[in-house]
Amino acid sequence: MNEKKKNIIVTSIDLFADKGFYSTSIQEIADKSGVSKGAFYLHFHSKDELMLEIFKYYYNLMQENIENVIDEALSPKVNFTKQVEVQFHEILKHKSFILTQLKEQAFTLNKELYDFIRLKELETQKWYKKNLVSIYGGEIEPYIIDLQILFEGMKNNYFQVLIHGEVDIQISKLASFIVDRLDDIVAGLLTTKKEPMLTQEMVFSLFSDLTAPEELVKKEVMNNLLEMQKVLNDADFYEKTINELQGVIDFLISEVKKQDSKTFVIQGMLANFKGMHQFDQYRKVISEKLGIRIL
Amino acid sequence: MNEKKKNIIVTSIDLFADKGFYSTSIQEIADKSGVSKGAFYLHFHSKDELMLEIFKYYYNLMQENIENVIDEALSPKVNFTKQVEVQFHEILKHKSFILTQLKEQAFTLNKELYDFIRLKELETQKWYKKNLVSIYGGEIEPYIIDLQILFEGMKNNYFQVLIHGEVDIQISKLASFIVDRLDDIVAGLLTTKKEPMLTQEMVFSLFSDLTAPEELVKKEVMNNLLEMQKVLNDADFYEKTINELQGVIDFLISEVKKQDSKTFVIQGMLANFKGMHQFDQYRKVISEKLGIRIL
Amino acid sequence: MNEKKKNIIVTSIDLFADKGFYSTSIQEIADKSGVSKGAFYLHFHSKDELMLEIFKYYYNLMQENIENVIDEALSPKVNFTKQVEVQFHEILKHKSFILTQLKEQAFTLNKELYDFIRLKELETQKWYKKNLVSIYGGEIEPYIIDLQILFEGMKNNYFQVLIHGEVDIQISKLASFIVDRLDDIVAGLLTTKKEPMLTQEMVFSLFSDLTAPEELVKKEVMNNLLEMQKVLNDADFYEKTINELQGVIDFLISEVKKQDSKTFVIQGMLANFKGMHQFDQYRKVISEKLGIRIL
Amino acid sequence: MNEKKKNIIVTSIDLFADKGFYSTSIQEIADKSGVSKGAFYLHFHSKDELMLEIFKYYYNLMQENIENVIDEALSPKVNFTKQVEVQFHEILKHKSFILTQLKEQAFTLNKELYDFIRLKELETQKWYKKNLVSIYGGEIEPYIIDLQILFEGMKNNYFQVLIHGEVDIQISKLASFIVDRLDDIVAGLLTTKKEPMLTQEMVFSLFSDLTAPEELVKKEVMNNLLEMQKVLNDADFYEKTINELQGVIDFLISEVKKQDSKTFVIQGMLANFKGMHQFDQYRKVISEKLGIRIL
DNA sequence: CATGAATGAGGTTTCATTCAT
DNA sequence: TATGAATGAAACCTCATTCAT
Repeated sequence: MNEKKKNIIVTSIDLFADKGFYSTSIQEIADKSGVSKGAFYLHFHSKDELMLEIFKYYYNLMQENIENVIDEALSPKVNFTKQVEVQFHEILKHKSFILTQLKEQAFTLNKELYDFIRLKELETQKWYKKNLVSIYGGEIEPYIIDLQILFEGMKNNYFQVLIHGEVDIQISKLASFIVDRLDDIVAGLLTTKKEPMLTQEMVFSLFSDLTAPEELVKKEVMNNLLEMQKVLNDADFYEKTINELQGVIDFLISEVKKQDSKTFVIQGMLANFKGMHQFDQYRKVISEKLGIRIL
Repeated sequence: MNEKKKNIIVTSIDLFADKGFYSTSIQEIADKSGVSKGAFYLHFHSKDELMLEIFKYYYNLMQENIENVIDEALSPKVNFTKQVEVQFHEILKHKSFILTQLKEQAFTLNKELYDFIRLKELETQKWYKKNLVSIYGGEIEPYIIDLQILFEGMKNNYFQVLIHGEVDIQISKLASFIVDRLDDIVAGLLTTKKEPMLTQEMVFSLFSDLTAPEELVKKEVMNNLLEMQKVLNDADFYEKTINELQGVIDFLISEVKKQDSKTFVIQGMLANFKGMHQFDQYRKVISEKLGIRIL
Repeated sequence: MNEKKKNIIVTSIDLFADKGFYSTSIQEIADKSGVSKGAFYLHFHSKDELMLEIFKYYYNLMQENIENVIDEALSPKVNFTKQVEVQFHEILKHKSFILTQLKEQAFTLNKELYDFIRLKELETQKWYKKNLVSIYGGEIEPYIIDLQILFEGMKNNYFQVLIHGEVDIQISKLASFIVDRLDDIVAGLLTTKKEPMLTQEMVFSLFSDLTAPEELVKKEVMNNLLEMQKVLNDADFYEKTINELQGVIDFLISEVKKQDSKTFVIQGMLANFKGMHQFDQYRKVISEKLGIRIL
Repeated sequence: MNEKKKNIIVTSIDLFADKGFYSTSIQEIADKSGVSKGAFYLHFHSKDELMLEIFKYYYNLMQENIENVIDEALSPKVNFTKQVEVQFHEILKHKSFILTQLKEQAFTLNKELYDFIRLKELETQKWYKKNLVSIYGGEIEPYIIDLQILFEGMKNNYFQVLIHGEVDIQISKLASFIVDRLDDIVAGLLTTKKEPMLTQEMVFSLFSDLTAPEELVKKEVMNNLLEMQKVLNDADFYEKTINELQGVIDFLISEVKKQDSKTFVIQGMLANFKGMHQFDQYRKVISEKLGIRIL
């Protein structure tokens, strides 16, 4: 992303956290970002769009960092704990971005942002499911939603403390502390066999109103493809290879554009980039978004 | 409180929850409350003050309901659970008052509101301490802050679900469910004897900047006394009694006004209302606020 | 005049002088006058009308006091000086009513007030003419307007000082001091025989636009007649006399109402009240207003 | 000054004169000035500030014109008369700026404006003193305050006539007419040797509450220095000279900023600009403000 | 690409005036 | 006659957004 745009995003995160979305003026954002008010509008069409971009930026950053920390050699629980720890660190680094706070405020903004957040919540659910099952085994499946809610609640509340207060908490310990609490809870649940509060079915219905979540996914995949396009242009391949890959990308783009694009087609076409490290990242990201395997 | 004023408060809670504080105009509030814009300002001096009043109203209501549900005959845990359940019910009843959302937004507002919330947080801490110790015994004292954070996190996150979603949760079960999770956590903590994340000392420093919390307490006590005054005026006592009690109230008011009012003086004077059930509530509330015993 | 009404007038004079017409709210006026906002409107139809009434009240008061101080036995100059002194005293007594200030502000108000002030200016001119001629003789007639402007300027500027400042001026001396300055000026003018700046003709044209000043005069005379009516009702005459005088008043009223009422008719009819001291004041006032002799 | 800003000032002077400060809305000012409401606030932070700027603008203009008319070759009285004449002309030119009206209304406005006017009154006093003494000699010193009040009163009252009325006065004659009246008064005073009404000591006490008038003076001097800075930037000097003068300005600025800046230091440093006509005006103005000689 | 002056809709708040009681 | 709650027009001011330069 454009360096200046990133700068505006990072600066406005601070400002929004400090004074709230409505109490922060574009003028202030521009001033503190070292750009003119006019320039701001070169990067964002509106204040609302800035908000959307902030979320995109933030979620991507989080996701990236969380994934980077995974070490397949280690146990699921250790990995999960490390990922939680990263989240705490990340929060502290930006300190300012009070996820939960902004999320609530954001809900009153435009629909696009609303849907984006919902989408991310869906992804987060998958992430929890994957992790929780691999840590605690399949028998906790019925409790997955409750565990997620309980865990996120505990985690977010510590976030709040970290953000507001000047308390001196050792984050490395904090992450494992709350994961241990999750252990406690899982132990309790499996022992007592109480019925869950929320089932996956109940929750999915919450997202049913999410109009065409695929549309949003597609939009993002499209962006990934366009970035691949750029990478290809800058890459130092044989002309023949370039032409070939160009064809692949074009095909992918047209496939994604289709009303009823087939994931297995995309899955296959992406395999064409195997062995070209420049595209590894994209293959991974796209695969995850579409829920397909990397061939 | 004035019926119309209450109506405005209730209506604006809905609106703020729907569209946020800044996106809701006074005009809308007035329209939906069935009063004119001018009438709004008869009840509130500003939009900010409305916000403050909303919080006061909400916290008072909560507190009242929570206290009413206590049944000394039952176990501490059952009482605690019932109180949590009441909170869930209350949340659902107003549905609209999204605790966290408003709380966070409020931080960008004026200092008076900020301080009010801080004060209530302090009171909440005491409430947790009292309950947790009586449920789990003195040995969990070191973990009290952590338990509060963990529990509130879990609880709030279920709040969110309740508020946003159309999920069909049985609240009566929910309360005991999350209290059971607290059981799990306590069990885990007491078993592993892990060191706490946050101690009471660390947290108290967070409130040290709270300028003269006593001032706020005094203000509230003063209001209680004024209400007692009214009750006295309406009460059906012998004239002699009235005059006597009038003197007591006058004395109390002047004592509270003093720079260095002595709590034991107030404690003693309040005893004068013993046996007059009309004032029981006030004696209790004031005693709690000032941290004194009811004689 | 109604006691309460007078009270409102006096109070609002203070307030207007303090904070200006627009910065003083009806609420303040009502509060400080010890009446309700509603009651205010029982006495005045609008804030503007209050202003008008203030002027009427003030000018009448001034005029009355000024006239009361006249002692025919003394020289014209001494009488003039005494009248000026009374004005200073009056100003200081109300301190608040800053004639010039309010006059200017008033010009932006409604036409009725504007015309009223113009009318009073006309009367003031006559007053100056009468006094100046009797003090300095007919030869200063050409300078009368200039002398009035010069003198009022000097006088008003000392008013300002008296009002604003905490200066310790002996008013008794001040009046004669500025009249002495008038002496100086007259002496200078008569010596140098410089041509006047403004003539009476030039100035009269200024008032030509004053739409039907007679209308205003008539209105006031009508009020005087109505007051006479009241006096008659309360008077302790023989019934026959009462009936007779009633007829006179009715006749006068209908005459005044006429488009082209003849002053000599009024002059004659007023003579019917000769010897009845209760009506002396009215005969005088009306005669002056219409510029007729008292028979 | 910015052309557009000046335009707003001039336009609003008219409007305020017409309808008064409070009855003129920003919308009207904007409309008549040919700018948008928003643009108004680019130039002025508030309506009050506009008022302040109007006064500054007007007083500066007056002062400048008054000073420009001075011809050292002529007698003090002739110069004084010419200056008075300029004031009349200026009044007529703006016609609209009704000195007294605005002055009085202003007193209900904010403190900054109030102080500004007081400061200017102080300066005006000095101006009268200087002129009167040089015209009439030292022996009138005891009467200076009285003479000022008397003269301003006469002058202002003719202002009123000029502003309101459509009277056809020859201003050139008017100025010498009222100065002649001053002659009359002085002659009278010196002959009768009456004691003065007001002494300078009595009056100075009126300004004692004026908090740190030097602060205001300093602020103005600082503005002058900043303007000199600009002039220097645009001037066509040798680089060496520029650097030197830059140093002088910097030094002056830091000296003025000091709590106890010494006037003689400023006096000396200003001499550095001798012979550079671009700065003559500034040297003069600053010297007058600080009451120092031009070396 | 970059600027910042300009716009004007829309927000909060005040207050003269009315009117049911 | 007296009250004061209620009204709503109109004021001041802010700020997201545009656009000529």
